[in-house]
Amino acid sequence: MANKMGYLSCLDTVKPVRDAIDVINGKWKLPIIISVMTGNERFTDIQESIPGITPKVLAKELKDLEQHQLIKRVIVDDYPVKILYKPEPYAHTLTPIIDSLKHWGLNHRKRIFDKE
Amino acid sequence: MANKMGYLSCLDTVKPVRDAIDVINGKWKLPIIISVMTGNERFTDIQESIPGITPKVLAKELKDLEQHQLIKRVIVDDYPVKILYKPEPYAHTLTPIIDSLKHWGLNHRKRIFDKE
DNA sequence: TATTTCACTTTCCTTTAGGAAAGTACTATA
DNA sequence: TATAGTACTTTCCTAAAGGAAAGTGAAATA
Repeated sequence: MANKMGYLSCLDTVKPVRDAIDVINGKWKLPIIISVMTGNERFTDIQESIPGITPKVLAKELKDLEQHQLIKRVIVDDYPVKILYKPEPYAHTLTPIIDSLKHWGLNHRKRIFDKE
Repeated sequence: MANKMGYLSCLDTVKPVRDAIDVINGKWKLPIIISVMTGNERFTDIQESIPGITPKVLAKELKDLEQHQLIKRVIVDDYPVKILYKPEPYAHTLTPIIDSLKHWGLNHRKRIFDKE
């Protein structure tokens, strides 16, 4: 009694992929990380660099990303006080994911254009 | 008058990444593709290979994936009729994305374990 | 003094995702 | 005849995501 399983196990891949998806889920997390890694540091700059994002969503997602230690919120005590968002080193480990998605997205758009 | 933009443009990356995310969004699409690419072909096999998925969600996601031509639904006219889900060649173009997510997820789990 | 900028928050609302449980129509097997 | 398997669908529900619009408080600028 061991093998009543009629299917092929794929948990070795499914589990870590789901762990990753759980961190970067939703429409906005990767765009925000991309914007911050590009060098946008101010709230309004990030907001303007990502078409369609609202301040409410941006504020919420920035908090999530901070908790996952992908970005940090820096308070600069000049007058006036400035708030800067900077990528943590850990954010850069997402580069291969971003690159593969970018590459696939570019190709996908080409594919759809070509057939229609 | 051209440059009133105080932020850095990152649309070159953000747009294709969002195109990709729009196709593989949600918790379940990549797990299902992984299961089908692993060789699971029957509805119940796919369902059992992905812990937590319900038949309702699986049915809906399979339809979405078919529309994007990532899998195909094959009706085999034996008695009884069998229904098989097979990966389309296009599904294999997702491999770099899956690999990068898997790798990142594995590392992420290690990172969390190590610090706690 | 009035307006603008910055970094948000608040309120209200709609949509989408997802889960639990049961049902269904067909066929196969004991 | 009774049970089990296959591939779903249906109903009901909650939670989370997301959008639109306005507001806020402090400080800078005109």
